[in-house]
Amino acid sequence: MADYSISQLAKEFQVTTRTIRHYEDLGLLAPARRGQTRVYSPADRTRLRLILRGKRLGLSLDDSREIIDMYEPGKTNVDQLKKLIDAIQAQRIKLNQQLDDIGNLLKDLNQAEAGCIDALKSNGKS
Amino acid sequence: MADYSISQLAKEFQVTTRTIRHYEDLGLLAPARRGQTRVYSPADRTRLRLILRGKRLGLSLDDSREIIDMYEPGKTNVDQLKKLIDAIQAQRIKLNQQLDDIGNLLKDLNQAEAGCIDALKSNGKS
DNA sequence: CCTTACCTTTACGTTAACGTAAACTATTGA
DNA sequence: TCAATAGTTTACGTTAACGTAAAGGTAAGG
Repeated sequence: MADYSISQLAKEFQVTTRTIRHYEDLGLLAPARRGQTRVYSPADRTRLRLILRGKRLGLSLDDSREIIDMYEPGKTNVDQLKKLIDAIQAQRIKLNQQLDDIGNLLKDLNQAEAGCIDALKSNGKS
Repeated sequence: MADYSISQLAKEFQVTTRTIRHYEDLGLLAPARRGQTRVYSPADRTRLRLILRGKRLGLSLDDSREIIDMYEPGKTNVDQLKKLIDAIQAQRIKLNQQLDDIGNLLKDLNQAEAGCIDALKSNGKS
């Protein structure tokens, strides 16, 4: 029901099939097989989406795997849960730092753009 | 007046001197010299801050150089200015995408954390 | 004078995240 | 039947961003 081939996913997410297989090599994906051919479920597709989102945020693939694994229900050991909460905290700190950085960068870009536009206007009047 | 040595900057920004020299190799920094020794001005220090901020946002060093160069007043050619405005637009789009991603990731992390805490509570009651 | 602490350049090494090529299999439409 | 299309594994190549080691210059303190 609504499965995907590797090239379908590659096309949808604008990556190469090599990239998707690479994520599997690193243990981030584990699609089913029909014979030798990979078959991706909607859940696999979601994992890929999360991986790529992590990439856009500058996370390593290992980081992404850790985070994605947090969403799964295989973690019942108490110590592991505590460790996960710590990891989540750490991630949040890093992300809030990124939010700050982006805010500042956007401000800088606005200023730079304003400067450019002013320069263009003055130049146009000459 | 208020200049810095390479190791002072390295300590302040928690990077190695090798890293700072590397940025110079790539043309992101151009400190003065006293004899053979590098001397960093406050402006150089600011550039380094901007480079590292870019890094936290996942920009390549080349990207950072382009952005940082936008802030400088050496760009008077009209075509260059228009090109810069376009580059700023592109950056803004990418950054807004990152903002979106971070918002979603934070939401996910909150959920995952809540799940962990609940699991810990149930576990504690047993 | 000698060690310690910084500074320098040069250059090879390393890791992550794929790219790319080779060689092969399976399905499908003309 | 045969060529094109999409899949597979294996394995070496590549780029960015430094790490690390070698070999040496310089200034201060004991």
